[in-house]
Amino acid sequence: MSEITKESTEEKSRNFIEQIIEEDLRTGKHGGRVLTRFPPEPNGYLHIGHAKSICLNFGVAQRYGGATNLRFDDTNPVTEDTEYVDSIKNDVQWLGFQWVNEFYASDYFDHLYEFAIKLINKGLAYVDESTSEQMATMKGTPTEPGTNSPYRDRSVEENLDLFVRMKNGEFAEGTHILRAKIDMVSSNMIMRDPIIYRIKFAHHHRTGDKWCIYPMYDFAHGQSDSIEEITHSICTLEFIPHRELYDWCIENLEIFPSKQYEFARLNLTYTVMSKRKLLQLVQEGYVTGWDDPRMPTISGLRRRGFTPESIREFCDRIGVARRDNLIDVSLLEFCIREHLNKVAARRMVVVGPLKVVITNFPEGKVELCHSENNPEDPEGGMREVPFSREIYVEQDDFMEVPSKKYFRLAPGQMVRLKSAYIIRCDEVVKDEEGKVTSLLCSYIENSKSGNDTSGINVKGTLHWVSAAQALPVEIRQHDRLFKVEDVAAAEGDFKDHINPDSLQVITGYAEPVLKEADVGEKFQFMRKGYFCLDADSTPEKLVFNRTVGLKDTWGKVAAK
RNA sequence: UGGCGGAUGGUGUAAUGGUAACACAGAAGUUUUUGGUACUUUUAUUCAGGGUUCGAGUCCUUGUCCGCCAACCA
Repeated sequence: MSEITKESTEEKSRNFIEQIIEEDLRTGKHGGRVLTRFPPEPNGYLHIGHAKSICLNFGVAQRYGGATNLRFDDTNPVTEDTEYVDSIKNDVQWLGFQWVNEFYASDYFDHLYEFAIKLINKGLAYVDESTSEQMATMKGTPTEPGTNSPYRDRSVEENLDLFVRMKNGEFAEGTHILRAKIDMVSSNMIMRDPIIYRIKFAHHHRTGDKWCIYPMYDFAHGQSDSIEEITHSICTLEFIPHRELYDWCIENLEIFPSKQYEFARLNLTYTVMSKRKLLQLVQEGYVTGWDDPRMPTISGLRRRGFTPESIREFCDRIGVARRDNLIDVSLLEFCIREHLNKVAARRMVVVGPLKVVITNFPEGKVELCHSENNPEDPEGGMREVPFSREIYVEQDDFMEVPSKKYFRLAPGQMVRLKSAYIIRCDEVVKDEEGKVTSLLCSYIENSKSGNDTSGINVKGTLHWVSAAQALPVEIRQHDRLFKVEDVAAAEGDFKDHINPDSLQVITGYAEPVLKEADVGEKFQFMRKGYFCLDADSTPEKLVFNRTVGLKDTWGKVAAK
């Protein structure tokens, strides 16, 4: 019985791509086949915007019993490199997706060359010897029509001869170009005799020096889709004007009719998403690399402590539509907190230490307390935490003159030490300058966590670490990279808006079990946030990245 | 002064001519050995004008605003 109810209550509305696919399935358009592709250019690292595309392309294929190709759009040898190919493959798999085929546009260079010959033979392409300046002039503007090139009416034979000689390396870069012969007065600028092949004496990361002519995006993408018999070629909105050319090529080449569909790319508050800008941040040293935890790259998010599950959930929640958007980064933060709350082990780490001496606790005695690893996970188990006469608590957890509703330590005030005893602050120790250096407290003997017979009720519970066993750790707290919400729309250069305080490095004290943490392992430092162990860690000094803080309602109350 | 997309709370996304909903963010509260979590409550929405219709966020029309397009980039 529950089967039907469950199905109908959990039914989610479909995005417009899914609606198109369902319609195609209903009409039997491709015999029920769904094949998508994820087509990055290997010239940079993947970012969260690509994650949206990956989740969409792989997601719809999975949902409708189809498959997805990974295809590297490597038609421009000067910007591309195998370093990027490797990182892209790694990131897609890390996100949890597996492609059926790994292809490269460069796999099709022979094929694409034949397509060009075919177009020439049909009188639909010609070799132009104009300079780029001349071509720009003849192109016209959005409001003025273009004019035909003087080379436009060459014979098929002459074009064939010239194109073969281009391929054979007889001409210098920039002297000859192959253009499609379409319409110089089209209202769509893309259709004004677009360049489809250019000369580049460049070493290609896969084809080496075999070619000195390379197809343009518009002459490679649709044809690659067609060769692979992609049924739904999903790309971002800025390619809308290219669709007319995409269809023109397929029609005139008389090849498999793949169709292009466009959705709005992801924009996130307080960051940038363009590869050009991200590259600048890396090259000019604003961040430490593509995997800097402040970067919106997949590798950066991974190092920061994000999980694939949280990123997939995020992509699911933001939806897919055709209007420009700027997603609030707090949604991403919500997704990672939601996941980590369920899976991250709790640990106690004091970030801004204040020494507390428990005056009635015997010197030299170490008592083991037991604390649950994760209250959200009944099978998470317990760990031992040493308690002794000298401990550290957070500086923020003491106020000499407490404000109302402050439930932490203050002269005469009592708090619970998490998983240990209730203590009372008896005396404040200060240096000559009046700065608080330590607290003298007493503990309530029969208040131990688990067997508290004291009958005392306290409102505050603090995390703490035993001074003698504490591990010094480095904590890297990352904040938003930019100071403004909408970086792309902000006045001036985007770098003017960089947040100078986006990284704060602090030394803290951790409870001893953290010595066994693995690189990448995620924890909740109680009352502080979620953290993961960074690869920069050494046995002498553990380094943790703060993924995201805990939701802090006290901070808001205190600020009032 | 061209063409093409688009416009629903603060931010996103639904509603496919028939009660404008869901999530995040915000506010208030309950529980709590994390001022976390969970739970409850709550604030706030159809760009504007005209038209079609019993009925319009949805269709038509006019306007406004936003985005994209003039790389030998993708």
